[in-house]
Amino acid sequence: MAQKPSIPKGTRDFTPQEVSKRQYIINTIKGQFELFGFQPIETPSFENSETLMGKYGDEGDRLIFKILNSGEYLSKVDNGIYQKKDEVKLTPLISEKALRYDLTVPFARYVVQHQNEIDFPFKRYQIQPVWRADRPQKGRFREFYQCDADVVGSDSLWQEVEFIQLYDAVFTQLKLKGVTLKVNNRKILSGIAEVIGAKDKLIDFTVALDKLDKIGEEKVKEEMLSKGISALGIQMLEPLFNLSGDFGSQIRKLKEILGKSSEGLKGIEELDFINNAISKLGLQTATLKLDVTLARGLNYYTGAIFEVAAPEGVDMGSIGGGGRYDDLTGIFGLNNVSGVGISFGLDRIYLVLETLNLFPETVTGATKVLFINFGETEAMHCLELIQALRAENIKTELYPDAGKMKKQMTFANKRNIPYVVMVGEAEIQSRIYTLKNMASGEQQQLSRLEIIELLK
RNA sequence: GUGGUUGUAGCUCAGUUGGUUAGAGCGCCUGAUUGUGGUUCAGGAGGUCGUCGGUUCGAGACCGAUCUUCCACCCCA
Repeated sequence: MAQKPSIPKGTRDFTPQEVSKRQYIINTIKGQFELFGFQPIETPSFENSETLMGKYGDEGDRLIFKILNSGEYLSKVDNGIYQKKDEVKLTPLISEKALRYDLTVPFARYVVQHQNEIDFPFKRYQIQPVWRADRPQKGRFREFYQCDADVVGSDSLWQEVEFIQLYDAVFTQLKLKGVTLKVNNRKILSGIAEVIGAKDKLIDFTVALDKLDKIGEEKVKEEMLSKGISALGIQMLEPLFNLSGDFGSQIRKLKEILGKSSEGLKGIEELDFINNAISKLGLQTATLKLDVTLARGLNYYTGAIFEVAAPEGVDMGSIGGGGRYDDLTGIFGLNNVSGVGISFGLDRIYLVLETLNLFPETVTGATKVLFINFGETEAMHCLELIQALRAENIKTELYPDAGKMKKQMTFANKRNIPYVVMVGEAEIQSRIYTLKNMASGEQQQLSRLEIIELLK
């Protein structure tokens, strides 16, 4: 019995046109990655569960796709646990593998595992799909691509500076003008938390603060209160909510708020360094902006935090993000290796380029000329010609069946193939072929060399 | 995981308070045109109305479950 085919929620098929457009974005990003000296790696689509679990917080664990063990996976399970239906205890017993949730943690694992072969500082890029058991909505899928570039083994702030340039270079080349590169520093957030006496509630504090532009000052204060941050502390944040002015003046105001927090001041210093460098170097189309509310949920960031916002007027979440994580490899037993990296959200960039109509028309590598098939002898002759055209790098096809001419022409038309060549008895005799321009309808009689010249 | 929303032809969508044989546009196929597509004209095919169950004399429409779409939370690219 035939069943209606379907694909799982949050996944997609891609048509040839869509693949071409995606390749266009990927090739642009890849080209810039390599221009900046990054080398590609790939890691498996699934990892051992313990590699991933606990790295993204409780929320993250919930969103990791677990892979059921093979075979008699229930035989090892203790009856008590099974009957209590305790997922937290049961899951590790029946699932030992999980789908990759992002590219950063697998990369950390890779670095630790290959530490003796790697020449540090190691700059790697990675473009692969990741999976999240999330509820899909606009720009959110359960399978999507991340395009990551990271450097490990260097504390230098020049890396941060280069990543900002890299973002600028990619979006400039994609003709996506007006993206905002938001930066912040975890040390500043941590310093503020310290100053207001909420050092132990750093995560709750940052998650709430992160929502400022979305839910507003009052709601943020409410959330902080409900998470146990003191009213007095929240009052001290007042200047933070009204932070304005350019990068430099915001930094001066932050300095006042942070006062004696040495960690916070360190963060200020780092941001100041980055801003000075970028001011001198300049950006092509992007704008660098300090955003103290920028927190990003991932708890492994320790220094700089980046997020890329689509140009104003495009309703899309962030199209990229990243930051510095001083001790990511520590969880896998390799200490004192600092890393910093950024990520491009391919699927969201696609949606933004589509919305703004920024894909070049030439993005599809479609066939340029179709040879009409009149029969066995003619087809043989065509293939000899086609060989010659392909040798000149002209994308050429022979219609495989000697069907009706109308059908073959319709096919060329629907595929948007700009030229067709007709080779019948007369053409074979004279070795002068009929080339038709499908857009204008014009036809000319040309020799093999003339055709090559025209189409090359 | 919570709350809401959507599903009718290949696509975009109509379909009245429940009532005969479920429609349109576009697309598709055939012919006018056996060596000429895109325009025009004539004709044609295509539906278990997401799925399963219920209410009813009668369900595309009402009820329940489930899947799916999109949206808001949570979180995030």
